Amino acid sequence: MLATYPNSSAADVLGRPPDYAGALGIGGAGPVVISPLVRPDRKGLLDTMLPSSAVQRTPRDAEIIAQDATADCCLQVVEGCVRTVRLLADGRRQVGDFLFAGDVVGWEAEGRHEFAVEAVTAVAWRRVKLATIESWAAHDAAFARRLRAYAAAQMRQGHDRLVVLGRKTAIERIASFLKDMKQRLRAADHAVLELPMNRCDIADYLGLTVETVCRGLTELRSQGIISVDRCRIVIRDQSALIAADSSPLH
Amino acid sequence: MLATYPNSSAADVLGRPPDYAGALGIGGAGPVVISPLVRPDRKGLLDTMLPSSAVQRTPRDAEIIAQDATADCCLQVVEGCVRTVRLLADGRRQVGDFLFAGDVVGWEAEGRHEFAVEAVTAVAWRRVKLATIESWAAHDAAFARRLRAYAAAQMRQGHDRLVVLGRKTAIERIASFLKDMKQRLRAADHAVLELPMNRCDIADYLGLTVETVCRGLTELRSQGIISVDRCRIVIRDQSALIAADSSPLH
DNA sequence: CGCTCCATTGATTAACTTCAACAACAGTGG
DNA sequence: CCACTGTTGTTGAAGTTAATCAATGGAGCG
Repeated sequence: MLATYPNSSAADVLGRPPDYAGALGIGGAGPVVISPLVRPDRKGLLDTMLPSSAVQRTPRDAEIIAQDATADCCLQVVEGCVRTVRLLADGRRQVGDFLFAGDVVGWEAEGRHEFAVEAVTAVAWRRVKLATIESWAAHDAAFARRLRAYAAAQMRQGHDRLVVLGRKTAIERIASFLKDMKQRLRAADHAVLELPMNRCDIADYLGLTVETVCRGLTELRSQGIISVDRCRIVIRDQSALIAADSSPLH
Repeated sequence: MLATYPNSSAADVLGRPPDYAGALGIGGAGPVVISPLVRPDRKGLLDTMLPSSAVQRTPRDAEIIAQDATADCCLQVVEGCVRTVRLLADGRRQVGDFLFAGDVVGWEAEGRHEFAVEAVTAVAWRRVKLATIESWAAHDAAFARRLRAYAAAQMRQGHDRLVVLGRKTAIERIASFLKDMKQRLRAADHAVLELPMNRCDIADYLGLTVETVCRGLTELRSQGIISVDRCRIVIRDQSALIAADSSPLH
């Protein structure tokens, strides 16, 4: 499989030039599988403000917004994956969310960004002033409506996370994570996940330790539910994965 | 202290008639301290739609919105305290949030309410159609702006919860809860909390068991940080409580 | 008064973390 | 090209936290 996008929605919506993948060093030469880091539910939130800011690039693991930085702007991910991170005084770390192309991060801040924003992969992004968002929302009813829908979707996702962190076991958290990432990475067709984040990020996202994440993946593998090869996860039994997630009463 | 409101903002903003406390059975005769269940940051969100729906009353512990109910409307709390609850198939329970007078709950739903809404105390509330909110937001820019601000505040609070559930110890969760409740119940002056919810609700809110919540409260009491008498918590050492919460790096 | 529900405490168990070691892999420089 | 090195992922053993199981006491209520 070549380094192309399974579908062109992100590029179309964002007006992204076709050479971005190469420019980011994500693609490169040779037959490399590229993760389709696109959120279908969130694409195009900021289409209308596209001309207002230039795309910037940040290498892997670099900080884009510092924790507790003054919040006068937020950012939209154009390509790649970012994480939001809060660090406690004693070094404990919580990953708030992983965000992909099309996602907007930090727009809900007031005063300060309570979470840092860091690049998981090499990332292309554009800066958006909070005042600009407010202004657009005030003058463009359609944009305001999309922003509301986006906020509501993020809140629903946050509520799901509360259940995962508050009440699920390690295995269930990991199964839940894989299920969610499968959806967010649009791996519906082949069920092969190229996870952009490492075990440490996953652990801090799920409120676990690296070791527990490893053991959980091993357990799921030994049950024949997934295959694991570093960042490449193959979901071999989707229904068993869903069962392992222990979903809410329906 | 008589059964009066420490300040009149809720009644003023919501246009609530003066006899509500009595009608709800919350006040009653005698020198009872009434918890001022008002969120200063959230009051008045739905002022403008006040005339559109009548206030309804629900007794303690009754369900107002069922889990997975079709989401055509949400509700605003007029008086009392409600909780959002998600039940897993095996009986595990997660309390999403506690909401007080002025708060709007369920507006972020799409399709179905993924959390049930239940009365913690006797509650007065009014039903609001989601379509009405959308319509108001579309036609009233000021309301839309308040709704955005409200959503952003809820999201920030949700992010804080992620850290609490993902990375904090039992004691820290409990200290964090008390600190938060002190703020939300407006107990700043006397530092006496009349918690409307029982230990089970607190446990399911914090991702702990009832026993662990009890032991945590006992521990904080034995350190002289609080006094505990059933639902009445007195914060004796605010700074020690904050220290026990282990706040983020600043 | 007796009942139920809730809060609390004690004893034991289970789950996850911590500590430790090692293997696999990527990057670097000779 | 290959040795060297640092990082990341994985596994094992021991330790800790919180859950589970169990029992008691007290408040509220019919």
